[in-house]
Amino acid sequence: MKITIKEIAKEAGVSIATVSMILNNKDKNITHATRVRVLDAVKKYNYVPNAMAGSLVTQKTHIVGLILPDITNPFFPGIARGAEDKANESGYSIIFCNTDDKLEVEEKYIETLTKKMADGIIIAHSSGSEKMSEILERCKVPIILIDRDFYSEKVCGKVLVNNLEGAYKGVSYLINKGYTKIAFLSGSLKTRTARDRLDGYKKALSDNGLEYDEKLVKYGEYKIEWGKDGVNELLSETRQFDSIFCGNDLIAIGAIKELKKNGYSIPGDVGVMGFDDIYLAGLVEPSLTTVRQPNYKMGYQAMELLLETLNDPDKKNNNFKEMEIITLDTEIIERNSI
Amino acid sequence: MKITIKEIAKEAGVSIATVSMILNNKDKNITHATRVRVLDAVKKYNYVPNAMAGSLVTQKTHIVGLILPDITNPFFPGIARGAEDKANESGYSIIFCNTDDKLEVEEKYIETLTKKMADGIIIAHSSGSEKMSEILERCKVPIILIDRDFYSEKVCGKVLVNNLEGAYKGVSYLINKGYTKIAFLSGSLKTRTARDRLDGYKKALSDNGLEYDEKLVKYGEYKIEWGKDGVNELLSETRQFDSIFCGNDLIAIGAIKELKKNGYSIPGDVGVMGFDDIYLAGLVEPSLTTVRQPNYKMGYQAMELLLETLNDPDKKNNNFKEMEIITLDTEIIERNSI
DNA sequence: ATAATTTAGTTAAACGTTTAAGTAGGTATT
DNA sequence: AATACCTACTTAAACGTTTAACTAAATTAT
Repeated sequence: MKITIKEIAKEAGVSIATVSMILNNKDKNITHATRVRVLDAVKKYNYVPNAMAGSLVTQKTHIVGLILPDITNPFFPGIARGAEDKANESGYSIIFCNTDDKLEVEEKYIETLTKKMADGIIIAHSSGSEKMSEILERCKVPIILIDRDFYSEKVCGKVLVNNLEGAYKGVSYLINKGYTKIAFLSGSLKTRTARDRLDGYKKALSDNGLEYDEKLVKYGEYKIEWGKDGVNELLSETRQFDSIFCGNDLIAIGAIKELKKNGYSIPGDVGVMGFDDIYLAGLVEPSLTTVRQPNYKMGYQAMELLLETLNDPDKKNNNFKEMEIITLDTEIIERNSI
Repeated sequence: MKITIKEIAKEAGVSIATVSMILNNKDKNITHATRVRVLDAVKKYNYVPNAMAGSLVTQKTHIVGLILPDITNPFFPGIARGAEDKANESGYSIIFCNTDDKLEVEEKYIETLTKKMADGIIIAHSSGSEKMSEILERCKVPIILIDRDFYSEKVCGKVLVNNLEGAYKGVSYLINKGYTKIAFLSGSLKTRTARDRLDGYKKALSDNGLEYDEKLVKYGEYKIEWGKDGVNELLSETRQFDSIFCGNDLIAIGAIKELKKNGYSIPGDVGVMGFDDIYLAGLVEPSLTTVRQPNYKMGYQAMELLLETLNDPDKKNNNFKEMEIITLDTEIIERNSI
């Protein structure tokens, strides 16, 4: 037989209200004897309260959604882990979702999470389309944006990385090391991160008196394959370069592979710099000098921000006037590709 | 105002039962006109049913727990993704949990999942201790074991990898390539996987007329550091070896790094073989020949098995007499470290 | 001694669904 | 013409909690 609060109440000879109060630490006015009787009954029957039933009345599930493009992409496990750790510390659980950066999947997940009454959502969304705006607007629970920025009144917080400054630092580092012909294998300009990093790249060049040469900048996907293809594009053109700043580590790894294949030594002939500092970065040959994003911290802080919002009574009524934006700084990790 | 099924019923001029039936496709006996009225009301108010409330009566949340040691370990994201994909296809959501292989954390998560009324649980558990047995026994929902075996009556299914055969295949491959002095950097014998792989290693040797030399076998952790340390142990002893079979890819990567550091060329001087085929394996230098575990498939099939159990009326009453065990085969991935 | 307050509970409504059982009118069957 | 069976719904109970409002007894204050 399934045992509920009723059985416990009967066993202990009290009302279910008393049991509920004791189990929720609202038991100032309960005698020690009663408490012991109830707790004994709980143990005897190995009773575990049904949180869903409680949620129905409290309107809180202590479940939050975490929507990411793909946990299989080495960039995301750190974020997931950070978010999960914080959630767990605070008694929350995470429902996690992979979207493959597809808008319709994001939409579906947000609806599912709404149905299942998630208390809030953290999302690394795909795009800044009009549709995205609508979807966010329609969502009834607090939303935190992570990693990818997007303007929306509805959003109640953001945890971002200072991509412009990261790229600026990275390229400045290259310049300090004496490189002057710095190519850039960027991700797609459709992404905000790529645009910001491009701006950082340009700014670093101009602040250091170097000229921006659009022939040295190529756009592709944040993947190893693009690193290879990008290098080939660069090599097939006449333009000289002594180093490559890459949109992320995967591109950098692909670039290194292809450069080596073509007989170039790294960093001897060409310096290569990555972005992200994924787990791989320290293990490839040569190990990758890169701009680290504080992955774990990003996840952790996003969850922290969400939980603050959930527990702040002022914000209860979707009254998110003062959206909080946390911008985390990057850090240069010096290894052997420069 | 929060809108519920009542508002929809009122708007459409029907009872809430009718709305519920229409929304759950139990609407054989509903006229087209009524259906349209209801659906219009749903759209007008942008109504999303509260799944928790439904769960209370159906006793199904369509939520399952996925308990893994650490999503940050490159071995696990594939499993998580496979499980999530299958769950998503079938209208289920995953709550995911990282245990760092700590028994007390596993216990806590299982309780949380029970409270939140997960319909079932998939777990890659830490150990085969007595305590684990108790914990599983106490858990009221179907449990699937993944990756790590453990005997328990309570468990209703397992998805495992044939580690013995995997190691056998791997070592046989080495032998076929002409290696005869094959060292083994194993994981800890506390883990079942390590014991199985050791058995496979021994069997491959004896089946091929090679002698088992315990001096060539070293035990450590499934980590890069152990790969380095293990190589140093091997080198510091007089015993000769022409190749190393490694307990997993991380060990292999560490081993390769350390061998190169000591001036050995791979695979020229020493062949190195891994186990797992994590994402990294194809990217290190030289790329790693390894025994692939079908990660994604493991997660996918574990979820498949769980959902079958959940939807099989015979198994409803915890009547899991015929536990299903799926053993997946490994596959040699030929790269350049052999 | 009486009133006011505190203590230690209980009662009952509420949360938002699903679903078994009921019903009224219409159609088909004998 | 009476009976059975559909059709298209409605009614009301149930799921397992939480919590506001109530109460009876004990204690304290006046």
